[in-house]
Amino acid sequence: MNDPRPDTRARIQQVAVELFTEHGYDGTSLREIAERLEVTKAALYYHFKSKEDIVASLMEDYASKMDALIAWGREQPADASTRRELLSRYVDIVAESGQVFRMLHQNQAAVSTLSSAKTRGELFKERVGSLINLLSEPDASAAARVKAAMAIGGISASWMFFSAQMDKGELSKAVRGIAADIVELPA
Amino acid sequence: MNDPRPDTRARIQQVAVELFTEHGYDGTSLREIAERLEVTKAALYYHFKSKEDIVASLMEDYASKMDALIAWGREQPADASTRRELLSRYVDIVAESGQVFRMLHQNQAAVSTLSSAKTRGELFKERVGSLINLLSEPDASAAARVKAAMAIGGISASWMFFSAQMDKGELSKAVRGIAADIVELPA
DNA sequence: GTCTATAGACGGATAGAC
DNA sequence: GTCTATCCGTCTATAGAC
Repeated sequence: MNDPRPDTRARIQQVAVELFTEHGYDGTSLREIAERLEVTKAALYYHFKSKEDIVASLMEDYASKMDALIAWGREQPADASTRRELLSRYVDIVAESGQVFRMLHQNQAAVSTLSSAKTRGELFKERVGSLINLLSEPDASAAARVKAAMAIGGISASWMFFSAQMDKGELSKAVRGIAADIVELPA
Repeated sequence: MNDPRPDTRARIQQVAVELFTEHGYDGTSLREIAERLEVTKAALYYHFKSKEDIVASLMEDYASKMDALIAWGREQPADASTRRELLSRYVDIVAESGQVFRMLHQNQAAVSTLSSAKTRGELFKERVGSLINLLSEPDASAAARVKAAMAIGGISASWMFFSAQMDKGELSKAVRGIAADIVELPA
């Protein structure tokens, strides 16, 4: 009556995100993940070919959303309306990625040494750099680029800080508005 | 002519910061640290009682500076001038902590599971939370607290992003100015 | 699709000589 | 203060039965 647990793969991912966030990627063993799911380690290897493969599957979604956002931004005119929309869509990505975003952020050092990082490129640094460029005029001053970095960094940081204790709709509205104000701040 | 290498302890700390930043805390073995210093693992144990003790010694400086800043802020009047000064001093702490700050940020998950974290309190979350409270009026709206979080988060993020490629004096001046503008942004 | 059993490697840490 | 040698635990991953 209970065995037909569907979607073991998704359950593994979910438990992995929780444990990687709490105890860190390296601090979490496959044994712990298996125990919480009440299966054995070997069962995990049926669904994922390695431990790294689990975290790679989690990165996938976030990375491709960011890549799509950057590609979209490159096709738009470099004006204030595009900048506002870029920030707004970035907030959406952070919000949708939810706990995975938090997990990746808290394990940046561990995640960047994975072999998948070499093929997919630097998860955060490279992609955030592209976003900052899109948010600044082509010949922007250093101060203007710092402004863009603070808007992006502020979005990420405030989401990680408040998403557990605030209504997410209200939070995303507040963050969106402030971020837009920041990039349009006079130099 | 070369043996009298002074300050082995400090050299261990320096190499540890570099490797912990590049490969992560758990991804760095004491063997690697020892090899780069051309000593043996056992030698490290003369200077530090454990691997955790090395990273704890690095956290110490940052944590006590933050605690001092928070204590100072609590004694000041809650006005715009205090807020500006809080942000400015926070920039100083980030700048002085330099690579250690970066290392701690990139290893948040690993660092928060250390037993020293239990006695010293959450390194970032707790202290940043106190700073946010000091930057908002006692009865501040959620949006006002988000604004404060974005200023702090923006400082941290932009410093980590630009400190390697920009003049640090120029960077800290730009960051200070923008952060001050953010917290005083009208709701 | 999940199990038992185990291989094989590497990590942190200590003992004791010099 | 640094070394050699070693212990013991844990981890990822695989082989092969059911």
